[in-house]
Amino acid sequence: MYAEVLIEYSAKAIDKTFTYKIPDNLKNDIKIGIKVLVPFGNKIINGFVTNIKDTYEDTFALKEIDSLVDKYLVLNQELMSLGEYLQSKTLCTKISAYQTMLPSSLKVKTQKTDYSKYLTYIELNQNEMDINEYIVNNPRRKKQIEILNTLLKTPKVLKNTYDSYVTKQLLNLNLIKETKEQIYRLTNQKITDKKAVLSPDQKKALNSITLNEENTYLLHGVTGSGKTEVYMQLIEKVVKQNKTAIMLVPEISLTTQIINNFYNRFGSDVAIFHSALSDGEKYDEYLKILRGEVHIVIGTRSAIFTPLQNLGVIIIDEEHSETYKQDTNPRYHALDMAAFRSHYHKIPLVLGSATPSLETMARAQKGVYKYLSMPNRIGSSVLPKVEIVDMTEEMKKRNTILSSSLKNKIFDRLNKKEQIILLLNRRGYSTFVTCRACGYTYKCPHCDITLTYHKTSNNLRCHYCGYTVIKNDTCPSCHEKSLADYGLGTEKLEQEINKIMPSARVIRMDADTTRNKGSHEDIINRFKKHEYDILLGTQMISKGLDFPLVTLVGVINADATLNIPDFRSGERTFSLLSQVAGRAGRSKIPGEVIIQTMNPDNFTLKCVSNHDYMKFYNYEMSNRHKLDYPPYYFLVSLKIASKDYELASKEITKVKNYLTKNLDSNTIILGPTTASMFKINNIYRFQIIIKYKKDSKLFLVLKELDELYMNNLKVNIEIDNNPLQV
DNA sequence: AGCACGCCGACT
DNA sequence: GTCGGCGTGCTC
Repeated sequence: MYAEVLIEYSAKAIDKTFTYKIPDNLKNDIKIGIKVLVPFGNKIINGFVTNIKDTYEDTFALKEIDSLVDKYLVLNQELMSLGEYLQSKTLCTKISAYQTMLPSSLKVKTQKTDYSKYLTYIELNQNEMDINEYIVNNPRRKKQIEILNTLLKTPKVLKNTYDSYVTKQLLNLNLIKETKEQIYRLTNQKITDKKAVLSPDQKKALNSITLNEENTYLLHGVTGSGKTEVYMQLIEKVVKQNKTAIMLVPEISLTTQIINNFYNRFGSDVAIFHSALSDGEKYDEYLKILRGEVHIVIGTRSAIFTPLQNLGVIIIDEEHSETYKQDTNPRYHALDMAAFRSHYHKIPLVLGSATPSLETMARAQKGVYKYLSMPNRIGSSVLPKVEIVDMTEEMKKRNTILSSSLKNKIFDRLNKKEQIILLLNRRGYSTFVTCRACGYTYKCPHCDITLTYHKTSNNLRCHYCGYTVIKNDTCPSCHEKSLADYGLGTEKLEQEINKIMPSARVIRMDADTTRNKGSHEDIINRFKKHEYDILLGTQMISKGLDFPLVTLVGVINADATLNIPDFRSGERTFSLLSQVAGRAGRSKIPGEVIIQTMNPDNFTLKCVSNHDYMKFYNYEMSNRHKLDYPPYYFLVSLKIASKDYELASKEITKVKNYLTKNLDSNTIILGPTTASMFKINNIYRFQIIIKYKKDSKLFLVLKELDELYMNNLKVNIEIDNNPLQV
């Protein structure tokens, strides 16, 4: 028996199978899809079995497989083919595709480890008569007798209940023996069977989803429309058929409320799976799933690879979330993987969102996905009133951070003992230049994205197409000398609030204050208990939180996201602001939202203020159509990276020529330009963007290019299919 | 990825 | 004469 093995070095030069002999003692355990240890060169390395065969033709002197890493870690047939699909989609190495699919804690360890956790029990090792005789003969060994008497009554007791010195003596005398039982690190209990009564919208959505049929549904429900309850009842139906369910959520730490709801309803039938679990927890949860002990898996992106058998439904909550795309290699999108599994099992895939991605909505509009809508909040709560404040006017009144309107409303809520959320969005790595007088921002005439300011050369550049203008002293629109790059941090905002309203209790949530494990939840819990009046933070405060006392949400600087040089910045802004606006007025008291901006006429912001997704969608779609962006075109980003500037620049030109020669004439090739993060760690990166509708040659050509640079140590090629940022 | 082998420059 | 630079090629 022979096994074809991939070696766990993720290098393209070595991404092929090596054949090993299977030793007799492993014959029964070695399966396709299992992790093994093999001698490779002069080392023992982790490997992965992709095929098993009876004969081997070549005369090559084969080595033997050393051992198994873990006999439970096996990818089944479905997941093996999913791995192939993953590889073909992302052009990653074969081994990294399979590595991605198995729990990461078990990667590249050279010694075998048992990840299981055990409880140790003691039980009697001799018959009752002998034990009693021992007790009678040794009346002074009080501690020993106590244990033995207990064990005469109950068959086994936890070993660590007693002094280890005493148990050791008993063990040495062979009077008792140890037994081990595996336990899981995470457990949870069912609390209630009670289902919420569904609203007519919810009922209609739930009943529209057909089980045991391959379909993709878009569940478009406004914030507070009760999507979670629909998910739960859908999963309940699936579980009743004895089938299983995967539900993906964007980030576990931001979704503790959802998880708890599921725990309460389904108890130990739920496993959770995400990167914040410890290695041991992850192993346990994986084992529960593999052994078929749970029907429901809730997790982040990587949970789409969990080995649930007999899948009945896949749900992707907040489907627009960018966390579903992995931003390191392999750059896969969980939605693609979910589509594969839904097709494999012929089951529904449900995508839920208040602000669906344009790609998803476009498919729903075309009828590729089935469209389900929940346009109303449940119960008596209504969507908050949104007001846009023109900061160019406020600047004249020297209100640079907080507008008078927002200030007044904050004071008002503080008096009423209600709570406030302030969003300061500082995401974005590039500096953009904006006019403090009129709000003008430099944009590329060809790509409609914000130009990036390069201080050294004092010019503004488009990193899609390379368009460049010199930065003037005066604003090209209003001719005032008020051009400035915008910048304000959470700390500064906190200081400002402390100055203006010293009695307000403010808690800040950003990358700095949530660095420690659990601090995120801690902040949320303390705010929820009303230990604080104002929660101030970056976009991490926008998701899935339910604070009944919050009646005011302020967006300090809507322009920050709006001006990130990316064609999706409008979509991101709409989604983020709609989400954060959705935090206001979730109970009986209606909520209010203030959006501060230098561009009060911005169409996206207007759509946010009217809660009008469809208007935004249509507007943004026409933009995308005009400029050949997704969903009208697919994108591929191709980067060449090298420490040698000249070499990188030369190679990217070669790549461009190669693409022009070999791709379909309808395919658009943009660039080369410098990549948005041009120089990192002294590595220079150039970029080409490919826009295509249908190009049967594209992936072959990309694969050829990839292989061309396979053994090149000086130049690296990075290919990102459907990049989120370009 | 890691390591050996191999072919040319400055030194105990 | 040797030590070591990193280019090339191989690993079942």
